[in-house]
Amino acid sequence: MVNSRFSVAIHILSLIATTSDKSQLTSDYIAGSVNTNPVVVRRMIGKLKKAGLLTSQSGIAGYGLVIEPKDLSLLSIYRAIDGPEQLFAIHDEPNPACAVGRQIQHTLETVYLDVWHAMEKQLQAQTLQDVLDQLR
Amino acid sequence: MVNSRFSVAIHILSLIATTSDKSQLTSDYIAGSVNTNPVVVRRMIGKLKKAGLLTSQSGIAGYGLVIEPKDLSLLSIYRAIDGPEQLFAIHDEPNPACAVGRQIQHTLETVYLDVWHAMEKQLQAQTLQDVLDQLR
DNA sequence: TTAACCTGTAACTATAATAGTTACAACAGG
DNA sequence: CCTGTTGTAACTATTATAGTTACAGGTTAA
Repeated sequence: MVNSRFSVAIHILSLIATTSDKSQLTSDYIAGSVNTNPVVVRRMIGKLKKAGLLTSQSGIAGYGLVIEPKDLSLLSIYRAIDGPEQLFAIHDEPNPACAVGRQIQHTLETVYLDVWHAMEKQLQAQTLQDVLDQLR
Repeated sequence: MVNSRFSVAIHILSLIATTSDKSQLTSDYIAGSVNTNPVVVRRMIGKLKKAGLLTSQSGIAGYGLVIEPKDLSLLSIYRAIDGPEQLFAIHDEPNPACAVGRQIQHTLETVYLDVWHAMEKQLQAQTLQDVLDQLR
């Protein structure tokens, strides 16, 4: 299976965006909504914080969004987490003595980059606010 | 890491398309170019065959393409193999007592479907022939 | 100042995906 | 019948993922 970190990140950010009583937002509470372990949540929040998407303070309950939902693209979120660094893996060390083997890696990189760009564009077009709207 | 089956499938099909002496095309030979085990190649070829992309005969060396490279989209290849069945996993059993938890799965499915469609379109636009052209 | 509660993070573990490997049945052709 | 091939099952090794335990250190209030 592919990892679910992107989904968890969006879930966490949605919770923060929609919870008015910030002191309620502990890693434990969030873990209860996501249905995972508080440490998994704190780990993810660490990445989101490092990426400048949210604020937190050691020892104090509550997280805050740095960027308004309507200005926070899903692409920004995707980039903040450790998503798979590539869409498709390329087998390594194909035979350089073979015409196909010699060129296939570079060719596939080009092909996959085009695919990634299409995906990137779609992720850029959707914001956290769009997700919040769909949650109603 | 994400799996490399798509890359291997394209490599195999490229080899078949560019090798004129079909009797040279044994799973062992192909494995030598891809740099993997012959069984991995035969397994992949089994999928491609089942999808109607190539022909083979038990006991006889040589594989043949069913569809011309210019008519074979990368999307067809992608669909033929066991790629990750989804782009992003969705964490399961989020808390139904929570407004976000209750709706997040359905919402994410919609979001991811849009992303997948963008990717699909890009894969549809490229053919095996495009790959072969880039291999020169 | 101490107790309760929180975050941040390291380290370990369990599970599952991936791909490599061995083994062998069945088929083809000289 | 012998050699070489495909097709496939079964097993193994490696790695990614995420769950878990543990604990250092910050914060607040009694």
